[in-house]
Amino acid sequence: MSAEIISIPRSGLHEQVAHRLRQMLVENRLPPGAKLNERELSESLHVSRTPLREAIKMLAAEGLVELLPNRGAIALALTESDVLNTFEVMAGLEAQSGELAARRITDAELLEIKAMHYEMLGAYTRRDLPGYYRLNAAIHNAINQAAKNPVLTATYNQVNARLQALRFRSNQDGEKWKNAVEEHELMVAALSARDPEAMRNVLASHLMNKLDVVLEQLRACPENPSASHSSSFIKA
Amino acid sequence: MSAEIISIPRSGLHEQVAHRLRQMLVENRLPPGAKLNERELSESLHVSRTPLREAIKMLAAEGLVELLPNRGAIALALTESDVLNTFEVMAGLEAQSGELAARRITDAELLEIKAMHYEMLGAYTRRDLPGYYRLNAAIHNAINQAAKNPVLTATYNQVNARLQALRFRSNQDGEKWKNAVEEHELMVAALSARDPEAMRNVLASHLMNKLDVVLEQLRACPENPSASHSSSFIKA
DNA sequence: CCGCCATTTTTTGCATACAAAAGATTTTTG
DNA sequence: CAAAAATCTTTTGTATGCAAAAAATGGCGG
Repeated sequence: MSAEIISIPRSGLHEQVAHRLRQMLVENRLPPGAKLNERELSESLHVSRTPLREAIKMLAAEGLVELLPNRGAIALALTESDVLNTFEVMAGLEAQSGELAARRITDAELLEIKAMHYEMLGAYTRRDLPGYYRLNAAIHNAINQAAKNPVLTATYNQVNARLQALRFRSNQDGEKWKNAVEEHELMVAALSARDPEAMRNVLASHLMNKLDVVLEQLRACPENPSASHSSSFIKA
Repeated sequence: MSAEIISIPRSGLHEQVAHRLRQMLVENRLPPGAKLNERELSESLHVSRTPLREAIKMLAAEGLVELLPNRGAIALALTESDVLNTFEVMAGLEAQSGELAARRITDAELLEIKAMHYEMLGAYTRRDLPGYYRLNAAIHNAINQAAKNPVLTATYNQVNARLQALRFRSNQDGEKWKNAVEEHELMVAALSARDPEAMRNVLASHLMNKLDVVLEQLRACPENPSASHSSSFIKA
């Protein structure tokens, strides 16, 4: 038989569109603050406006776009304080994820994480940034899986999605990178020891260091004149 | 000037519809597992199917309804394990919220919370359940506000919304209720002392006790034959 | 009498059409 | 010439219509 050329005949058209829009947001093809023109998008994606609008509404509920009344939607533009608050929440979610993982991880899961950890060390040694990021994400995903709480995983992913556009091109400098790798060492140690408190602390500080890196980059290249819309991006 | 009679001429029609659907879900007018018939709903809400469908897509992204391909949407039906996982996440979010509130609360905010706390004690003494719940929710909201993190608040609210349908008629028995009130005393004390660690612990255990109450009720009246769709309700 | 298959009916999904609002452009006026 | 007003254009919001898929109904055979 022929290989599955077309990924998965995804159920709803609106879901496919939402997926492609998320990709465009992550890859900065829809840069922060950009207007989502319905006619343009529906033409470029070859769908009518109806499923496109449904997809946009989903992204709005996910916090990836902002809905302006009678003015359509714009791509999420995080202010510095938004980034700070989001990282704070991410730190809490990762900390809980790590704590639960330390309690619930199986030996098999732990071995797999160790394997990926060593692979990641290899990528680091080669300064293979894409490979490093891929493995890094895989490890964090595995920790989430080990926590055995799908609701936590989903919440984590949803909040994390808002930051993806930022981290996309966050090539850290040597010092911070080294630091991150060392924190990963601590993570594996805490997991092996099944020490929930240690995992919580490691992951929380790990996230806060990532915040440092991102904030530095944000300030370095202020491509994001985000002062546009003042307060927070979500209806609290 | 006249009082604002009509709340807010809410921008989009889809938002109004989403709001009304959320209400119907919380009040169990759309019981768990119920099918959301588009024609029926659009007639009863006096809107066309287009904004209704957009609203449904938003609720799906919020995790309040499940979208079945080519079969429309059904109201969220939490399995017991879903409830457990959701409460675990809520506990983490409340704990973080409390910890941050203990660090950041102002004297004015603290006073207001104390005032509401005493009002709540009054409602408890009268066994005024509706009043108690109203004040309870107001206090938890105030703690969230004191944490000064709108992203955390929004995340909290979104996850909490999934549990609202359950707690709607959760009149606890005397013992558990007394316990909850005592925990609230501890909360106020921890807040007054600006003790983040104490707040974290109090709120985490407070949530877990709530879980107990809800699980008891779930098992008592298994109106929810939720074995319908097996696994978790959200795409992890 | 029960189960299975064909047909009808209903319902969802998508596209198009129309109305209203926002934005751009031109015209008018001080 | 500049500012404001009016018109035109573009874009969003909503309703309707049509096609495909699922559910319901009815008929047939075991």
